Amino acid sequence: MSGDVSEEPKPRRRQARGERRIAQLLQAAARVFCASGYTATSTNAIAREASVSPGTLYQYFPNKEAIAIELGERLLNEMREAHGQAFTPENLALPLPEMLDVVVDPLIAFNCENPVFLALMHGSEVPGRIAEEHDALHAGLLASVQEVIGHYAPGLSAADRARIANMTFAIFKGGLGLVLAAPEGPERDATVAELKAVLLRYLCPLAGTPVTTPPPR
Amino acid sequence: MSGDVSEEPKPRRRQARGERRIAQLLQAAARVFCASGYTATSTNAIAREASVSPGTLYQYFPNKEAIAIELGERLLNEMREAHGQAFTPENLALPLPEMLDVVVDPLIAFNCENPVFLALMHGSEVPGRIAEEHDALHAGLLASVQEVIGHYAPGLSAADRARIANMTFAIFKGGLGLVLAAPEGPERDATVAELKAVLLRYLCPLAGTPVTTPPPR
DNA sequence: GGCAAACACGAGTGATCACTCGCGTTTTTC
DNA sequence: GAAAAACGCGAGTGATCACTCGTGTTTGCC
Repeated sequence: MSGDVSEEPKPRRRQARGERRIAQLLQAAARVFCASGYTATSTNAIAREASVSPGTLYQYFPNKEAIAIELGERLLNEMREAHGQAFTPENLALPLPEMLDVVVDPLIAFNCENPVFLALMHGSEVPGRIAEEHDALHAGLLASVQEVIGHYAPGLSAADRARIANMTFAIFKGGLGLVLAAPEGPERDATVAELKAVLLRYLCPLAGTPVTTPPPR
Repeated sequence: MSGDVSEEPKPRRRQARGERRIAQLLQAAARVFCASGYTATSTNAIAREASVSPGTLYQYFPNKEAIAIELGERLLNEMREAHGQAFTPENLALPLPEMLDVVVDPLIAFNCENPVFLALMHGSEVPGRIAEEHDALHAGLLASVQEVIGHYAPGLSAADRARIANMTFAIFKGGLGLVLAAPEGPERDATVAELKAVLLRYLCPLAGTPVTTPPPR
């Protein structure tokens, strides 16, 4: 009612120590979420993983959901920052194989370094707020993919373009799981290459280009 | 110790009513697992969905895990029965597009009719026993896919064949999610067709056949 | 140095969940 | 038709979990 405290109910001043604790707690939460999933993870387990008391955890987060939300938001920002430049106009003009490299590689790298991301964004067990964020991200990426597809195949109907973009994204998600499951090293690299081959062969006909890739290996 | 009760600790005689209750409980469990996931589903919620008291539920299942296991086992049997004939030698000799129809369609149909299957087999939240079953199923399907691939491209190394089979399966799983998300009807059919197109274009080069499919639509 | 605010703790609290128990009802068996 | 066995119930029980609170410690500021 009084116009002063408009929308900061918590004008809490954080000390450097507090910021460190938050980062430490989020790291611990990432590990535990990753290992057990959101629902099966207890807040006490997160606190224990962070070598901190439950009370300390609740000094920085109002509830369990808020931990996942903050973690998700930070990952989302990090991802947008690291990957935002992939869908630039100049990259959009690249020939298909190179464009695949430019778009796929950073996405793969991000998910390899942050396996929590998939765990949080994937399960139907996550609270509503995270699901919303995920939907927004998904819609954004899908729009980008549609734009690219529209650039390579201008004659497509909107429905066809949407379906192809969805399928492209689904293939990527499926392949991403495989890549993460593969042991780091040459095997993972080969899996990534295979995934790109799939996408290339699927999308090549759109551009009217015949498939010129030889059988793998 | 006494040699008589060798390995039936429960020589329980079931009446017809009991069998009906079990089926009813499993159906209810399927709906609730599907909606909320395994961990977030309470046994009381299953009983309520089945219009039955919690005590009645525990007359037929020793614990929550057993419900998921029984459900998973029944689905697995149903699936093997309905789909076991897909990988027959005569189907294996079919040209690629027809063989894709024969293998993909029943798998899609099964998952459309039993969406719980994916929900149970997918989450890392499920208890160990289901995960084992899933691994076994996965390994079996993968072996079948490898066999098919070996038939189409005999010259491949074992590692390459394994990688391609894995990728094929991953593509299918990703596409399956899309298909289930699409509203039943022409849109779903189009998505299925698109998924087959992906697989066809990916696997065609293995057979040395050039891709002859025109751009979709 | 002294005061206030932020930080840290961990036993405690209420809610929820998986699961049990005692008792009443229906079905099978002889 | 009566004993036995299977079925059905729902309040109750112990464990676990998300979250709190009272108290003590550290940090920033004058």
